[in-house]
Amino acid sequence: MRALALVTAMEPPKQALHQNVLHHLGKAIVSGAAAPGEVLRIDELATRHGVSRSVIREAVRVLASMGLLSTRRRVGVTVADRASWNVFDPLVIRWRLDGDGREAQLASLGELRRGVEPVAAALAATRVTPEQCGVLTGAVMEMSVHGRAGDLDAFLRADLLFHRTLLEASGNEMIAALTGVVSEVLVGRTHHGLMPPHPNPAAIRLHADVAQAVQSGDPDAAERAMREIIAEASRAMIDENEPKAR
Amino acid sequence: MRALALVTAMEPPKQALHQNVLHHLGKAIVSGAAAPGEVLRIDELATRHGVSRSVIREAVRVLASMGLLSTRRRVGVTVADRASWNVFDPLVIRWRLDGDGREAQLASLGELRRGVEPVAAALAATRVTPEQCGVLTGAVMEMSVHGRAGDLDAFLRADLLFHRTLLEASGNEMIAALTGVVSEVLVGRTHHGLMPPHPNPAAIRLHADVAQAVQSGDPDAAERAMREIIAEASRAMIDENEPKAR
DNA sequence: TGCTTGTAAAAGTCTGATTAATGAGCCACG
DNA sequence: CGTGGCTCATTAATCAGACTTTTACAAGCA
Repeated sequence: MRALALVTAMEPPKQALHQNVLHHLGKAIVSGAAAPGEVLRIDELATRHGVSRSVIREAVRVLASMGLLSTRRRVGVTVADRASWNVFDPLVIRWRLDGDGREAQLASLGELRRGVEPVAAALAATRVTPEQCGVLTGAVMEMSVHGRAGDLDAFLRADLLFHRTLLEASGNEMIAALTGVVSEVLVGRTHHGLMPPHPNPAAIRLHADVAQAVQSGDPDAAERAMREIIAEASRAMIDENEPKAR
Repeated sequence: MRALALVTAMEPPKQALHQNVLHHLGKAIVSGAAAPGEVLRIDELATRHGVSRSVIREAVRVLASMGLLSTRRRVGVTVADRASWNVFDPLVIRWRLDGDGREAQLASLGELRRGVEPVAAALAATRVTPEQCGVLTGAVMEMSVHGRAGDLDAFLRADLLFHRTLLEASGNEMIAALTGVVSEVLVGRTHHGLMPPHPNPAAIRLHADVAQAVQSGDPDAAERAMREIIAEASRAMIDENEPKAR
């Protein structure tokens, strides 16, 4: 019995029956497999997933709080349409990054980042701690070293550290909460081969400029340099897509 | 009986026993009344709130998905610390705006807005629909009329419409999802007496500039003008706080 | 001291019963 | 023919209690 369990239970429901249902339903809705307006019944879901109503109800409650669906007596649970989704919910973002919506989601995140990071840089210039300054300059050095060596993985790690630290240094929790979002964009860019084999030295210099401006408490310069970073990045991506058009 | 019900039932728990518990716990955590690290037990909460465990469990699950608390077997539910909160969750935002955190929350939102709205303006310049253009220019006219007349309420309504439309016109759902956030900032500013009795005509002209730039498809100009709007607003608030210092 | 084992506490899950809201159909009345 | 109200069936919401599973903690053992 025990031995059998060990054999069969490759990936047993260790502690999360609830999670399975949640992710299953969440992905189904976000991917569009469950069309907006479609109605489901709790009991039906329970039998379909082979779990009790409690589990379904809890998952449904969570999804409802994310705006993915709504429940009404005598009707059932109704899949909500995109307009009411909490598109900032980490789970929703993850589900979208998983499925077909990946490209669209990364585009949204990128545009958002373009607005947030310059402000983060400006705020950081007035609120950064000495420790964070150290991390920032250290990250820039790492970027420089690994960029020259063409070690894109290590470069990415340093890049992530730089941006995460900067967002945290902004002293604004909402901006800091976008760390995961920005990371996704940076990771996605590298893993999609949208980076040149050797990062643009100018880009690294711009990171150094940001660190410098932040350290010397110059919000305007920090904001400007950060805007340059993002402009350069999008330019690099375009060049990558259209190698030498025109 | 029916008459009695009509008398006593001013605002009875119409459909939301769950909501009561959710809001109660949510506010308690967000306000700090329940300190991070504090552990509660489901059964205890059930008796304390006079509801069944199902209700508590569902509320707890939702709060856990917001990062406000976590549950562990044999331990109980633990209040999480701010770092893991989903600060973009609408409920979390609302709870913070309700309680003591109101000022801090508005400050965070304002800084975020400063980053997002210029980008929204730039994006809108390339994606706006003719209808939205009409709404934008209409809103600007309303602002002008009511601003001159000193009708701050009507002015606010037009201002809200302008910004909401612009965010939607950005064509980015994440940015559009920040409509509520931006509205809160604008409403909060007016309701806190941080507006001069007659809105600055220059501010209104800047709104017109944005609308104009968006309509003519000039992202840079739109972005610049929007940045000006926000700069002017924060300047006005400072002047308001320090009437004519120096 | 360090490892194993046992125990109990608490969340997790299941089930069945009951309550209450409400959409839809039906009927009477105009 | 339409309009308002009534009934009724359906479905979520809630409750209550039993059982299962994980795991912190401690007692016991080497």
